[in-house]
Amino acid sequence: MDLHAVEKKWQQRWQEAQAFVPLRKGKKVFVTVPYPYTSGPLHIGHARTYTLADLWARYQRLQGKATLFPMAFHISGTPILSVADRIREGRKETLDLYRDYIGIYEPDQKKAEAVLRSFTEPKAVADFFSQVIARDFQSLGFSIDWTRSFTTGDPAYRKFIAWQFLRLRDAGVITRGSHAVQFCTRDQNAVGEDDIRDGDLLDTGIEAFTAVKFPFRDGFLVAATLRPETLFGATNLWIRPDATYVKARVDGEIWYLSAAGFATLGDQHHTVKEIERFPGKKLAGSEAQSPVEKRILPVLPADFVDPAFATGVVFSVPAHAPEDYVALRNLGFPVEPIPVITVPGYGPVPAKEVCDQLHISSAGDRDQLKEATRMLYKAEFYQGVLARAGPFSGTPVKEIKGQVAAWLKSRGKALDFFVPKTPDLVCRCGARVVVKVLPDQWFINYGDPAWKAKTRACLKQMAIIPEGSRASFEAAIEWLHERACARRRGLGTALPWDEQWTIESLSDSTIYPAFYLLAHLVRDQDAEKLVPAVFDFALLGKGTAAAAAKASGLPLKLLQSLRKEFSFWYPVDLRHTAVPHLTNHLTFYLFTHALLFPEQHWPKAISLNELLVRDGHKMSKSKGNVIPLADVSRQYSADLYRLYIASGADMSAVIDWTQEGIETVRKRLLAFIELAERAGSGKSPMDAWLRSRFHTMLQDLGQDIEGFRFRSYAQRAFFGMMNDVAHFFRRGGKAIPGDLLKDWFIVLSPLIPHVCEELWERQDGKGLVSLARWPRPDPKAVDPALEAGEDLVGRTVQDIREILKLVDRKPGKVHLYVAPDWKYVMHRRIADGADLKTLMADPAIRAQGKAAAVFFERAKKLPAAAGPAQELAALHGARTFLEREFGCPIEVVSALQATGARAAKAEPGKPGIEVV
RNA sequence: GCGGGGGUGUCCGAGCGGUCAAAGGGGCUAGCUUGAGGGGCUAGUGGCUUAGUGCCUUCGCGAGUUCGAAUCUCGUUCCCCGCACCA
Repeated sequence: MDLHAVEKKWQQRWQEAQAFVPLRKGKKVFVTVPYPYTSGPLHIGHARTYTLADLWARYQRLQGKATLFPMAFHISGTPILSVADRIREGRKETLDLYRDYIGIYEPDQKKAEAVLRSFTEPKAVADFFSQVIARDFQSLGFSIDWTRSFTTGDPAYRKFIAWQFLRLRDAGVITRGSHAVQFCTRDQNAVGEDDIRDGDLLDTGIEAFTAVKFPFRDGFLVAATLRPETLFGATNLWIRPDATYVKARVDGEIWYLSAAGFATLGDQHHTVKEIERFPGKKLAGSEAQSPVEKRILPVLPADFVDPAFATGVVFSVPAHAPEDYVALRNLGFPVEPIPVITVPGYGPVPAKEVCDQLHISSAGDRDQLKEATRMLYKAEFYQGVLARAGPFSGTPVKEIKGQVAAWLKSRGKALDFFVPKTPDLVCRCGARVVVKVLPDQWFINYGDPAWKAKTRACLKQMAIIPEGSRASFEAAIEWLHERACARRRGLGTALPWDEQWTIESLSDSTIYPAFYLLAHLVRDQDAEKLVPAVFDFALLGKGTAAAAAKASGLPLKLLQSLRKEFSFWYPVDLRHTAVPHLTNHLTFYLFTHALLFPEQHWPKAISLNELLVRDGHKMSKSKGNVIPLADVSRQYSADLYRLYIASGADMSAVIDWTQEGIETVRKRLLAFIELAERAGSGKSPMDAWLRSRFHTMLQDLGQDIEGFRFRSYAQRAFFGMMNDVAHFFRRGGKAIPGDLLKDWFIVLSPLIPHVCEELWERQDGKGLVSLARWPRPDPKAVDPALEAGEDLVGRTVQDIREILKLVDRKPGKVHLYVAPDWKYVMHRRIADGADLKTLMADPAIRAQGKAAAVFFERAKKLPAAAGPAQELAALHGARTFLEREFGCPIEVVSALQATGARAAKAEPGKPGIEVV
């Protein structure tokens, strides 16, 4: 069978027949996968997700459910835009990269160059890649309904997103405020990890310090800290004597801080004006005041203060900071530590104890001091209770988190001061990256408690597969707070009430499965008519069709259809995707659904699969080990890929793509085709056995797929059944019964649909196997005794082999002794709980005397077995087979008709064996 | 640091209170197949023992719960992933 030709043939047939465009009839299943981003080609890792979803969708379809599995394309955001920018600028690495990408699909160099030139327009990039991705998906045989495709740049989609944001604002979750970001000084743009040089290796985070304003001279000495709760224990301030400090006007106040710290303030949304510069030693010896108490704090010199870090001013808490304690001691400055935290296992001045314990004598013991700080901070954080901390006294340290900072800020005594976790970051463009506080940003406030509660409720009613990921969702829901939802740059939808902002690309992709239900109907309409009233009616059922028609100018019938579509298909029954989407996209998905839709339209289930690696390594451009998706149909075959993906690893395990693995599966696939095509005719006693095996397997096979145990499904339905079929032929089976064969093809069609369609057609199956009905397990076909007999034969073969190995010679003849009836009786009664005494009441057993007592112990360990007559019959039936296997005569008798040690050893399910 | 998840035999990997010396592959070993093979088939692959058996040791490390633990609890250690304006 030519796999390529067969795959092409059936993909075309499916399309011609519109096989996967469902009708609104009967029970429905709506399954979605996040749409791909279209800045480049997809690789074989991406398709794992779509393959598993497709498998599931195909199974649902075989159950006779109206199954909708649509697909669209994501173009929002900055990457596509930057690609076009860089192509326009003629950057070599981008041109080379995209030339390669295009080359995957366009072998004609001239045409490829023309495509490349067109990429100066972002839309051309998006159009090209959405087309080729769609083609890739088709070549893998995904049962997608393509009639509903769209991109997130389509006018209708933008109307939908605008509506969504209006409703979010109505719900009161849109807020505005400032936001700290990494910022490129050249591009004047926020930059993410991807834009920063070595951003994947360095910590590109921003840390929010609390800058505390200590009244000082005519203004404030500003000290930054991560532990504002220790402020009540501050005894003095530290400055670096040899560094440069400034006096400056900041937001109308007078501040004193390091020159380096001052330089960052301008970016942090402060109005600044330098007044005077001077060396730090001019500050030493002066006095500041605690902002929370009347206490006077001397300003002292210290060389451990880094003037380039934060404000270059640190407040000193000798009772809890070993560094401060040691520095003060070394200075010989007479201050008493002021304890503010009580920690079990420590006295009043923990810092002193830790230092003594580690024998730290001078500030020179850097490592020791670090260790001491680490130990103490840990103990104080987890076990400490604030003892003397104004309104916070009595609160455990780990519970106060940002409370102290918030309290100080609200009183104007402190403010945020942002510090990059790694200093001196550089943008890919070469310019310096600074922390910038952007004012007037729009946020979605996922921190809203009522909203969180709703989202938790939404999660609670959902199935999460694997269930173990629920904890991650719960954590993500708790952790999520305000998220900036609009940017100044990028493709997408303008914020409807402030059009200079573009809605950020994860925020425009939360409830879009709903849009699949409208896309094909509104595509040809004037997008301007898609006013909010249309979506209010179609998606929320608000108002009437007539009112919406009037408000929009759209036909009444159209509005009715929209609502009908939505009502029929919503909610999403399954959203399947890869684990990395969990903490972002999927969590937003839950939040937004929980907020905008009534409970009946909340999502039903989410399933997650792990990623794919190649030969144990992540695929990446830099490693040059990426296999483009287009290679699957060219070099491997869609069904081979699907089989490998489904059977190679559990959904929640990383799957490793190896050439050897592929070859193994390829052999099995070809062997399957050969077996299935194996001509033959006639019946054999093995037919019933094979039928029984099939229906036994079938009994809970559907649950494997329902439960996303695709690996188990593939193992049983494909590999397991193949073994059975091989055994069937080995044991003298003539031909797989036709009806059984057809059922097998149906069962395997979600997994390897093309091959199954072809084989189905050759077996004169009616219509498409993809649209057939999943076979019902037939209890009448299941014959446990028959299977048990065959198991017995198998075990006996093993045992004979074992013995032959030990005796190490060619057998002249093998005798098989089936255990005497009384052993079967005892065995069964022991399984029912009978004890030896009761059993001995039976004369037939008592007659065996000691042998019965010995067997009693033994029988407890034996698995269930059929009766002696069945076992005798099974072995008799297998005689010619066994003789062929071992190349010698086999004799089967009941142990009753024999004597000797071997015959006496016979047990239920385990005949005695004598090799002569 | 915070949050989530893991450490299983030569390797990958299933198992998640008894049916576990532990599925399934890969590798390795042996036999068969011999219109050549690196292909196909069959068997073996912790130790000792044995005519198909039995025993011992083993599932990161240490302790515990239990008649019984790879599986549950606690501690410990190592590893992976996420931490936001990035799709």
